[in-house]
Amino acid sequence: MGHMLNNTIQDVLIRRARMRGFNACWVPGTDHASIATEAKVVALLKEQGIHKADLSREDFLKHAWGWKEKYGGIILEQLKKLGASCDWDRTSFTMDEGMSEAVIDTFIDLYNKGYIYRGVRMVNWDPQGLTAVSDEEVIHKESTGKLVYVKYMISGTETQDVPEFITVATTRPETIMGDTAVCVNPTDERYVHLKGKHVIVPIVNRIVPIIFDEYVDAAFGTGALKVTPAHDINDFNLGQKHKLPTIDALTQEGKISEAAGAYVGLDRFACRKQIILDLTEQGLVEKVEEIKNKVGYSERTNAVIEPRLSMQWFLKMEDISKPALDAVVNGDVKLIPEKFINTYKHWMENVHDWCISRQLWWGQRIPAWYDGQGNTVVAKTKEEAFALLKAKNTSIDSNDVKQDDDVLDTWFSSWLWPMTVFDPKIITNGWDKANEDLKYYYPTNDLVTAPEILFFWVARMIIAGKEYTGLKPFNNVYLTGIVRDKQGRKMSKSLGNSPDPLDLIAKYGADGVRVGMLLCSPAGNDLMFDESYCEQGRNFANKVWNAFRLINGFEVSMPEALEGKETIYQPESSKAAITWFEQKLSEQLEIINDHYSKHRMSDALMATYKLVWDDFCAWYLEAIKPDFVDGKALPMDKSTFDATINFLEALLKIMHPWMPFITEEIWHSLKERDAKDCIIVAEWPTSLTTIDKKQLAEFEFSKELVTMVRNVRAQKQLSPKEKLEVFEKSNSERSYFDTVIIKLANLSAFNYTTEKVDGAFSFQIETTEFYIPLSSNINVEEEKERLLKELEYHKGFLKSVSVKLSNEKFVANAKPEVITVERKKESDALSKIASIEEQLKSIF
RNA sequence: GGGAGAUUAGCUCAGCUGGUUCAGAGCACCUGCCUUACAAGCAGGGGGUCACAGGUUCGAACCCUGUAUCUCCCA
Repeated sequence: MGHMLNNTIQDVLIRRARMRGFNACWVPGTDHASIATEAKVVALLKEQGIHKADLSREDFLKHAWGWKEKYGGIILEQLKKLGASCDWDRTSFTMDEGMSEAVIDTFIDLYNKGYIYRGVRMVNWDPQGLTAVSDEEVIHKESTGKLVYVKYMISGTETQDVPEFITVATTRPETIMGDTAVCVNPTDERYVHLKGKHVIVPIVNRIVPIIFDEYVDAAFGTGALKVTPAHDINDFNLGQKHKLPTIDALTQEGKISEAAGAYVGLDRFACRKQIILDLTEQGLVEKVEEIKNKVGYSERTNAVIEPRLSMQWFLKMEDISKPALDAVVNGDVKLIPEKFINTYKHWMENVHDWCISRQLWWGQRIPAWYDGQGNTVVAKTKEEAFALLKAKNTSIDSNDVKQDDDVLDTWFSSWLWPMTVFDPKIITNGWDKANEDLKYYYPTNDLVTAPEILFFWVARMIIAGKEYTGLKPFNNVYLTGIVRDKQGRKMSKSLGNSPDPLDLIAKYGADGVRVGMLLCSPAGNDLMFDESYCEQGRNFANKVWNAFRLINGFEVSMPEALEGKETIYQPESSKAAITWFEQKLSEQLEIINDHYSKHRMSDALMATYKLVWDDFCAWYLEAIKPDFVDGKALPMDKSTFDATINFLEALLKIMHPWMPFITEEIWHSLKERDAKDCIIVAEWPTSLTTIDKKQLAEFEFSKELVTMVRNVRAQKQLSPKEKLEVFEKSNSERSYFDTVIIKLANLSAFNYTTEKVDGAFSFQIETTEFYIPLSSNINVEEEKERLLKELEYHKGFLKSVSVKLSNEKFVANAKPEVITVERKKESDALSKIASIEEQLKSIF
């Protein structure tokens, strides 16, 4: 579902940009998702009884490509169903020939610049995927673990009657065999006497030193820490500092290794249980506590991550990432919403070197070559590598040249995306020789993506862009929310709580799904997705279709012989409604444009929704709809019909980014058009240069009056068909919208009077009084009660305003506009009270 | 452990620089209507102590402090 949201937003942006006359280009594509894909392919082969280990690299890759051909296009097909208006001819894949070559070129270039190095480092090891994963691919989850207090005997005290022990607390007793020291804080008085002493590691009886380091927190556990440099990053750092040996007690599958010297071959978790039992038996367990700790899991395989020492390739991040940090901090690249700037900044300022090698086959193979004698070179081809190695090792035979087995992290290819989709040669050619496409489209305008890959992808694209073009890759990064279900869980295929987008489209239509997704997606906030939003989207599409049916069915009074001349006059009410809606459309269009400019998508959609449903359908169309006489609709005058068609066309355009299918359909059903006259390339409407706010306000007033009359009907149980008469108490006559009021409220007449109308039902809007003479008698008691209630309300209001105005400090400090408004409120309230009191008097 | 953000109607969210009776929208809900575009609809209606406690101010949903709860990111 994340894809659906993401791509709907992109499509809305691209369609609107296209309509505004921009050369809008949206490049679709996919990455090769090395870990996930390889895991899928391995599993698939296993079902067929084939083991990866039995296959050659080439054969395995054939299977992987087969899998990619079969499943890789699914998402793109879903996008087409959703109506994504991509530039499909440009569809790209991170393992396309050109893109792959660019990845290799990038590696070589960065290596030559000294950014890439190879080294033994502590990496996050996925014992199931059998590969290192980056820090960002580790998900930390809280879990309950056991903190085991294990007693280590002080060496040399074993012959004493009462041997001396030091107790260490550990959550990972299975790594005891890898211990090469015990560490305490030098200021911890409990242990100062142990300076220079050694302890005996249980199980393996190894004698290791007690070391002192500030790193240890004296308050945690016993204040003593077992140091296992091979299995914990902090221990590793301690080991480096104190020059401790490293014993790797685990295999890459997460089993106990030969080097451990005990429990060899046992699974790490089974070993943890067994070792606690054995130590307890030996009397070496002081106690066991339950504690909450965070455990890292592989994002791809969900296996518990094992910190593991291994030889990996790294990219030095400190220098290369600096321009990318600046670009966001100084606003050159805008993050939307802005709250992500802090997160980004924090990450970029504390960036770690990026482990870019993966122990997989599916991906771009690292262009590093070895001679088996300890020499390493980086080169594009074996021949080049051979030549380079020859320089270091004259006795080398070409058969000795072996390429590194690992591939590069997928993000090491997708970070080039904004450049290489246009020009795969950019890495070697440089910006000055970039092709036309890249020069034209780069930097791109908008990137829409999920906040979870802000660092994986967004930050790195900025880094690569700055490095190879000197420019940012995009102006705006719109970060969508995460799609969650009603219980707040992230929607994912693995959890099985995600509806199939194609099913949703079948049920609600692509337009319905698009509208549904965006109705509930505030920028940057997660969205609690529920199918009912799609239902609302479908209902809206239905409403639009019905409005079209109505308009399409209008019979225009235009005998062919009289073309160009009216055969019937345009009703005043239609004329007034057209004047109003022209203003309303402009007003709302400006609001919608403003929402777009601020990337407030759901607000832009809701404004569109209300403009169409409320203003156009509920008010405008009702106002111009011809009357029925003898069961037949009267024909409509041509001026009104033409104006209505123009309005509908403008509205269709405004709706088009959200609902491309229905708007295109209606666009073509409305009239015969040229083959190229499609709404997808129609021009985005423009608004009037000046908007008559006064007139808009006047119409709002008229709407309120109509509503009041409808209320009276409901209260008095009068049929909507019974015509009523309304009087307005006023000195001036003729509001522009009287004819519309007469039509919509179904009045026999709308009159003005300077005198109160006796015995009529009365009400007020703002400070104006209205009367409706009713044939049936007014219930005096009911009326009195209603008026008294109103009176009470206005008196209360008056009081609060008067208090405010009599407060000297308020009058002295408040802005003059505010005081003026308060004064007006006061006088309005007074006049209302007076008129209600007068009415009350007349009832008695 | 460090950092970021949030808490407003049953649900999902707006609410800009403190100032209109400012507490708002959509959905859901309630009432009445199958009124020849639309019951996937029309007309009308109810509903919130703006998380809590203080403070600043003539004035606080909005600014400050603390508390609680939740979410996310990093270690």
